[in-house]
Amino acid sequence: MPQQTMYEGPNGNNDESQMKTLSKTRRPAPPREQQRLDPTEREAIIAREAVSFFAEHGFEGQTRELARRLGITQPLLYRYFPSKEALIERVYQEVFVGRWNPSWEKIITDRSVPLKARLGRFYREYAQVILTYEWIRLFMFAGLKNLGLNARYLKMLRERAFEKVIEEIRFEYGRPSTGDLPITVLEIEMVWGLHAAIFYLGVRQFIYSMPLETDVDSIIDAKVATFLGGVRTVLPAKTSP
Amino acid sequence: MPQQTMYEGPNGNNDESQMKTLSKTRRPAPPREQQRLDPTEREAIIAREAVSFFAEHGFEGQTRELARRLGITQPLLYRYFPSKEALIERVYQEVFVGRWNPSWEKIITDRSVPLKARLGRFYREYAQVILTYEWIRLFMFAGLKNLGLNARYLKMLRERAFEKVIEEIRFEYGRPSTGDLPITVLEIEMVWGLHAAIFYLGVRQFIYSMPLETDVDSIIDAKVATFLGGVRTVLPAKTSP
DNA sequence: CGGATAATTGATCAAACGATAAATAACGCT
DNA sequence: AGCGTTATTTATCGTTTGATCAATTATCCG
Repeated sequence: MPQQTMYEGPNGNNDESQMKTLSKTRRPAPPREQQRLDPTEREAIIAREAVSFFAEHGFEGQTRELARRLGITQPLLYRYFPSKEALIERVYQEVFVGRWNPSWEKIITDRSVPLKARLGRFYREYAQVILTYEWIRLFMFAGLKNLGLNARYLKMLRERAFEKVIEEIRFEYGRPSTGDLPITVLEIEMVWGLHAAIFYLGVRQFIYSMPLETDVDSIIDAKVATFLGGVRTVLPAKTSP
Repeated sequence: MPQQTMYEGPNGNNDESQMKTLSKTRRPAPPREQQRLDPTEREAIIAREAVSFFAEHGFEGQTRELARRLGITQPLLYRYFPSKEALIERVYQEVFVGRWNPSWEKIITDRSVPLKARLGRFYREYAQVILTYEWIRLFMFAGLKNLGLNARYLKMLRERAFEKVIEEIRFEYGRPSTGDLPITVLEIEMVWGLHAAIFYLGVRQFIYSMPLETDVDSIIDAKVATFLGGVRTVLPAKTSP
């Protein structure tokens, strides 16, 4: 006797008219989804869907609706994550830690490439990661909830990227290293300004739902150029004659 | 037979052992707050506190806690607002409509004042309004919830401020009016960039909880100067010889 | 095939939450 | 002082929501 469920799955899989091709043909990639999954795979699927789900509904989104989207029952979530909060923590890891690319730091400091090209490439690649529906909204939800997450992330961003950018600009213009002359408030504020411009593109798209009229890369190139020009004019005077 | 309730009141008032000192001493000017208020006054108090409350907790904040902060009971809220959603709507009005200053439009277009001074003054005053805990967070909460509110507000901002700014810049540099030559994507994008820089100051403070190291006005002045310089270099060429 | 393991489900709990209705009491008016 | 109006409270309803536990069944292994 078939089980009765109240809802129609997203693919209408309850329909039994489709052929049963479950017959353990040891195919390497069966296109039909299994009913029982390997725990590590199930966990990954839940985590991936949770990213999408919480990005859409915020962290107040209900576990039952997440389960429905996954095609599983709600208690199953608690087999893989001890609490909703633990699942959210996993989402943070997935997005804010997992999507950071360590090679970005090399791009910035690779002096065999002209500075403007380096910055352009870094900010374009960085923008490609954070200018997504999931990244932008989750970052904002996390900020409004306010655990230290955002400040912590931005502290890392400052150390791994912003300070390196400033060091490279100093070098390019023959100024003292940031090791000798500390980074000024003005310098870091200009980097914030560039960051703000990029980040705000994501806010407009994914939080205000206002489609952009231009492609992101050209905006970034323009901003980087303006930034380089601007930072040069306000740099503190040389200390060495 | 007395009814049994399952919970203990916040003050443990079920305990009858405390003295009854409630004996109606008719003092003329009691410093303690009134128990009954005029409906219009009560409504204003609720609305004001709701602004603060929802800015802090988001729109999922509970009506019971709001009532507790107001020193009233939760059902009383429903005497003044038919639903929680109506109360939230009132919060929108209070903040995003009520705090807009119509004279800003005059500041921008007053050609008896130098352009740079006009823009500096407008953006400083505007920043003073939106760079508050309540404004920034409510705007972000509203965006993430996404009714059309943010897009609608920004459409107004564009019409009443951004387009006027561009018109004044066109005039300053002897370019054709925006009535004759439509605003270019590049121009509006540069205004967005300035707006982003200011808005992001609020995000850093009130969403990421990162205190600013500089005063806002000096940042704004610098941004306005950079903006004016930048927009001049990228303006489309004159169409009249 | 047949039993063991464990992934998954069904049932349900307790607290939280928006909302409603009736009871209470503060204030104004005569 | 007495009375009517109504601001405010008390009690409670119906759902929702995170979480728990025992029952179920798909899958693996010999």
